[in-house]
Amino acid sequence: MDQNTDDVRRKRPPERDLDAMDRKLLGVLVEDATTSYAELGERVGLSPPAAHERVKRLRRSGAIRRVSALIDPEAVGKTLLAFVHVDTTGWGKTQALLAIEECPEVEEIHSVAGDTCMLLKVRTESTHALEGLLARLYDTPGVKATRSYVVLSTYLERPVQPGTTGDWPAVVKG
Amino acid sequence: MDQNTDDVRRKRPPERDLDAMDRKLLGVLVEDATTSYAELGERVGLSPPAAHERVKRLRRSGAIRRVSALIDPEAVGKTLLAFVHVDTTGWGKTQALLAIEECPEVEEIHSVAGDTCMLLKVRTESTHALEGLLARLYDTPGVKATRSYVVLSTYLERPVQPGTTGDWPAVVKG
DNA sequence: ATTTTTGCAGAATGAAGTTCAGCAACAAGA
DNA sequence: TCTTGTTGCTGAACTTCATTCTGCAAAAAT
Repeated sequence: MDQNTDDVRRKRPPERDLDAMDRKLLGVLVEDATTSYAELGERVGLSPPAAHERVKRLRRSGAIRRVSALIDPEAVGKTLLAFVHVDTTGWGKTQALLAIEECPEVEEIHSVAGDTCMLLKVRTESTHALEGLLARLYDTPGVKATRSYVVLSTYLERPVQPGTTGDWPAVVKG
Repeated sequence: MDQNTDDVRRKRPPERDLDAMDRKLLGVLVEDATTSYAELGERVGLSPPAAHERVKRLRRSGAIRRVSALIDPEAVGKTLLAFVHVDTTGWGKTQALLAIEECPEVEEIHSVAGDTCMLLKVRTESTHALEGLLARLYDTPGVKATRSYVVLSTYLERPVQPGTTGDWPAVVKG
């Protein structure tokens, strides 16, 4: 048999939990995904083919979503970053979502708990362009109100890291 | 001569504005940075070495900040995502910043204009861990108040794209 | 204890990345 | 206008890396 006999696999089959070595590999690849398997293996204490095998598994399992070139927003003219809180009516929410997804300047859409409904991360080339986006938002049925937070400067911006952050002190068990 | 005779180079020397071909290359590399130069060239209409040359320039100029493996937060146990607004006193701000940067669960720190001072993007393994982080924040001198928006679900999450979004209609010139 | 599976090392193959030499288009200057 | 220098490209060469395969050893299951 080559595959699982029972093909009841979830969307992202964990296939096994990540061990310490997987995390080390991820750590290196997050920093620089162009690292050769030779160096990769050397860094974590594995032979090149072994490293290759594990990375392949990490890709298959979905732990590595994609390998991407991270580009400088300034270099492509996206000088303005803003977070936009959106309040939607009853549940024109789904409708609004579909419309917002079409906007190329929207990088992230989250549904949040708190005094607002949705949270957008948005990049534009200018304040004018942001105004344009907001205008489009207000024209979207289901959108009740928005509140924008324009970023003055970014102090930290790091990708998702592997490695556990640990639990807070005193966890009380039932 | 091999290098520039005048070594007066800025941090990120634009070295020339990006043309349409550069943007196309970036577009491909953002989607999949493992694309071979052969295919890369084919996609944009260039020979492999030419594509290589341009990509090398994009890296040197800083337009490509890094090539990174994007990892699934769920896969490494970071199941909770939250945005935290932080209000700081007078200007204990700098002090607070330094402390916050040390927290590994903080992915982004922005200084924003609006009814709050700083905006944090935070990933933790649990609500407990978030509570722990907030506790640490409150213990930080200079931190006056925080407001958290816990993400219920993420609908869109895309990396920085090249390509211009255009200007909003009617730009009134002086 | 035996069988099966899993993961790794080492060597071989194939396919990239990378460099080089030569050429064409363009810009600056005489 | 002709010259000179620069820039960016192609095609071929060379080198390095990715990838596959065989065999082995340790762990898991029976």
